[in-house]
Amino acid sequence: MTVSDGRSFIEEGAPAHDFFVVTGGRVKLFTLLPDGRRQITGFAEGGDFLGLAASTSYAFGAEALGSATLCRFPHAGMQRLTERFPSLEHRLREEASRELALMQARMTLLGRKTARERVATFLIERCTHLDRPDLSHPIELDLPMPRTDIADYLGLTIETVSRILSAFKKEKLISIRSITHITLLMPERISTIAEGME
Amino acid sequence: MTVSDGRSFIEEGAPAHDFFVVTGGRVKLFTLLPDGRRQITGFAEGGDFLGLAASTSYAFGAEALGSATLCRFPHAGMQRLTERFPSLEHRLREEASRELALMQARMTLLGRKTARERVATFLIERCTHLDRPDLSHPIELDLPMPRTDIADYLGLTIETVSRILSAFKKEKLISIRSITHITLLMPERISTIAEGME
DNA sequence: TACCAGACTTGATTCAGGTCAAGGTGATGG
DNA sequence: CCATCACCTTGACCTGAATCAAGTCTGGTA
Repeated sequence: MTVSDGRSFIEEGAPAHDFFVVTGGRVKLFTLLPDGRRQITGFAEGGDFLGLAASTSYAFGAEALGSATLCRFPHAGMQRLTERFPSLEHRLREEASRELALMQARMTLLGRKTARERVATFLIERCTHLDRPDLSHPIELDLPMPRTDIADYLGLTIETVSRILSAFKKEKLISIRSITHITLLMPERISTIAEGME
Repeated sequence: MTVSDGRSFIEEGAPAHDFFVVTGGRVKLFTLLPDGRRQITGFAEGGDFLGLAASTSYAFGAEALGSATLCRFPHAGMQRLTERFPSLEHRLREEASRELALMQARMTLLGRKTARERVATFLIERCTHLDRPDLSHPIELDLPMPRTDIADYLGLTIETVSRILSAFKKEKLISIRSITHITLLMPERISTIAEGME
């Protein structure tokens, strides 16, 4: 199943019939307030699971970032699978708990970190998605999402995200080759900022 | 296992050997930043599970609110149980996913709601813990946690929480009989505020 | 009954981040 | 090669919530 160009494929609150695995590309998950305010609750990429909740309706909307490919598993089929392979159930729980731990960190970010700390955390978080993250050397990052998405993920406005990236650049903590291509010049310094230890 | 009076029984980052079920009283879960800023990521009460993550260390600290009783299950023992009763694993996943959905809503609260909306959401959330929540009539609530905890849960300061509760009182949306005992006079109105629809 | 300590409320002031308003930039197509 | 559009950056100003600073209330104790 292929979803192109920012197309939405899960509608928040819609009856949840399926379970998804992202097989390629990236996806953003979000919730909306009635007046349009948006919180991006996570980004998912190859190998990530969506819609783990066996509940009746989706707690979030989902949309491709660029274009993405997914596998869709109807809940009913899933159930048959887990009955045949009980270890799958364990795997799913692990996945859910891993996500749970990530969310706790994100709640701390949203509830207690300053804008500077949030952006620093975001950059470091992106590093951990790389093959072998090594904070002791400069790291090249590719940010596939527009500023709007970064802002909605961090609970900030695009202006603030932009300003803070500019500030980091001025402080020689990062260099911005292009909008999507950023190099962390002092990853450890940024990591320190991210933890609120300036 | 009994934990008294605000005693801490899970240390954030400590090796995770056990899994807990709250059997009585209440418990708060939180994460800390190095400088002491605290985010309460949830409250748990009778029947709730803690430490679902089968990971190696706890992603949060936990502390009794008042005094609480818990059942402690070593991970090893749990594994033996789930092998004998595969449906338990399913139950645990469900629990984790339910929590996941709650956390998405909380992220939206922390990232995108105003202080007024947060406090309103908190009050409504407390209602849903009651036996039969019915928003069409006044509802008496007991808030067992101090203002500090409410503030750290909502990503606000105690002063702001206090001010907003006072404002709600002045607007005749609630009445405050005592610090812990609040009556929602117009629950539906408060629910509207909670959703950001003023 | 009066005292005390801890928790809460209220008020004055400050400031981080939001809002509003121009520009800038770079990819696409004519 | 230039126009266009979408996205990003920058600046000026404003405001919601934080901070700082007194009070006030409550329940426990002597």
